[in-house]
Amino acid sequence: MTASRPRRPTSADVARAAGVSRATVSFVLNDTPSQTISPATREAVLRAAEELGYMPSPHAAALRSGRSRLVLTLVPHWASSPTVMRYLELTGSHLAEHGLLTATHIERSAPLRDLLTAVHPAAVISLVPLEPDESDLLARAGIAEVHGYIADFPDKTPSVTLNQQHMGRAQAGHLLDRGFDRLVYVSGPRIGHPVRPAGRLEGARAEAAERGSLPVVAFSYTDTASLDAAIATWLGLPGRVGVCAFDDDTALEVLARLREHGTDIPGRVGVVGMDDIRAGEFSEPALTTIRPDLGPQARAVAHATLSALGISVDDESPVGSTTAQVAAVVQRATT
Amino acid sequence: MTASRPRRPTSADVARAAGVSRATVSFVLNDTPSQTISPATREAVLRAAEELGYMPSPHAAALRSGRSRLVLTLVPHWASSPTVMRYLELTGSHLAEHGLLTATHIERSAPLRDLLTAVHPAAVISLVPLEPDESDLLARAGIAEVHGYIADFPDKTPSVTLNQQHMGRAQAGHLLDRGFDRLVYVSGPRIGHPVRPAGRLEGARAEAAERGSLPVVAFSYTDTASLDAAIATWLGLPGRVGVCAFDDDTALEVLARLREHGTDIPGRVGVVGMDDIRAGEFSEPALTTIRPDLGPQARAVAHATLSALGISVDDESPVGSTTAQVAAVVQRATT
DNA sequence: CTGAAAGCGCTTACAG
DNA sequence: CTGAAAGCGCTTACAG
Repeated sequence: MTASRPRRPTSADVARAAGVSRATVSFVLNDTPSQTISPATREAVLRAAEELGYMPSPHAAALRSGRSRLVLTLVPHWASSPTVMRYLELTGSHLAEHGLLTATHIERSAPLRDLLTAVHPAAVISLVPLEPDESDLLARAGIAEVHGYIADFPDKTPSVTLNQQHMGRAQAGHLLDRGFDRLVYVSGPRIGHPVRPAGRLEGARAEAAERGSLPVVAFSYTDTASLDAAIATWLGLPGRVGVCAFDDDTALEVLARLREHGTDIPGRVGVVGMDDIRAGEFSEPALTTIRPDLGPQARAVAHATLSALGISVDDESPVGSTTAQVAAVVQRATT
Repeated sequence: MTASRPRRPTSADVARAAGVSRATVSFVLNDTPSQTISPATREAVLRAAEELGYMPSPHAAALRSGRSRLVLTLVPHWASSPTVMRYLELTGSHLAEHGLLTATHIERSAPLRDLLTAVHPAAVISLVPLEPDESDLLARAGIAEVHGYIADFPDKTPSVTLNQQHMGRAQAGHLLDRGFDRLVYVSGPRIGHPVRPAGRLEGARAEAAERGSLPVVAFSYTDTASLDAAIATWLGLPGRVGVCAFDDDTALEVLARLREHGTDIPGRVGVVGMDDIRAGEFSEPALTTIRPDLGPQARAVAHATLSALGISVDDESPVGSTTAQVAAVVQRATT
């Protein structure tokens, strides 16, 4: 250990090595549009930067330019599904195409206020609504707040919300297609999880109404006893009962109870879940479900972020009311 | 919109309002240990900061002090389980107690190199090993690299790795307790997922050996046909077969095939999963599983991070070889 | 097309 | 106990 730890190279080092000024280094490395640089100079700067292993300091750049290229996504700790993960990944890819980098913060490990003393993003994407004081904080810090909600929340400000109705429509539509004429929508206890099935239920109802089918009845249970009570009600209904479950976990619980009751599935009752978790493939019977596609949502929220930051996008895809494919039916043995 | 957008207050504004210098503001707000501040001055600064809604600029602070208070965790996109999420949350809480804030980056949305142009953390925690060039990048940028692996990887550098052996031991131990005397370890195809069951298998073997039980046989399957072949082999074994599954999804798939074969569970074959996912509660029969506790791992990785950053911790809990409780048996109907 | 200079908002020796 | 001043590493008008 005789060699002293080498100081990290700065743009001044690159400038010296390339025989140019620091300004020129900055122009080359940032492709500053208002500047034209001779190919020879550009080449020299690039080579020097490469050889020195130069990495610009994000702190200095952000401090001087007054803008950051970081986008921070706030993720509630309960939102840990592969679907959400994929959503974050897709959003990150879209933003990366426009030079924005993404990081996420799992909420509750530290208050937003503290977080902002360590990192200062250009924008914050929230998957669920922020508290008013959190929004204030962002506004005061000059950080754009983008609403990229993954569920239904009452919200007056413009937001990109995953199309819950579309998902409910997909469930109801499939059951109707398969000849189930009495539709019920069932949701269970959502532990530490504020997502409400309102949008999906609405979508299922709209689908049933448009097809002239019987109205969809909503059930929510809190424990096995109340689920059993709900099931008894369904089994009292005439015709073939189609169960839209809020998610696959709920569907699997319903299925377990229906098995217990000895119900004929899918003869008497059909069940369709939501999410396409792996376990659905191995249930008895194997669960039919909907695989949501968060691609359009990711695109929309990336758009919203870019526009909030004043970055123009040539892509013509509209933000908000996307009518794109957002869900695919995965049919197995329960329908 | 007549009022011009107010400039974000700086420490100079606070100093002016409090009638002190900027240095004093910094001393008060950072509780600089080498400085003693009169209560009156302290009070005045705090009040002024509060009234102005002052938030210090992380960029300026980091640039000047040369250190950041941000820790970035790199998460592979396939690691989306509630368990991992909880691990991130716990690690974040521990670090927050020492003034460090955490963010995570879902890998693959952008290369690490690009990410580091937008954010400059003090340390990076990796849940899986980094590429050599990524490690180089961190070293050159002066960013500490902490290995907080969630699985077994060959790794020569010091790292905190989730105790996989302990988990395998818990599975084998439970099956042995329940009277299953022929143990097998089964793992399925891990889609885009480099985690290998080596450590868990080893743990199961060690447990069986210590108890003087028959050696544990390892199976890995790639599709239904090869799983069925494996099952046929097990069913040819004498005695009661105990199946340790790599995770609950695998266990549920095994269970589905065993049902198909009409196997008596848990009479002839017992199955224990790993993870305690919700769906395990609703399988036929309901799945016995192991709930891993990542608390000790989170504590250890937080320790490792603090020590890499030269932050002393009074807490006496040792890093590395934790013998703490890291898994709990959740017994249901398959054992 | 290129360079000298100012300044972003902090922290930290240093002098009082 | 407090303040004046330097400087972290960039970017960006501005002058040439």
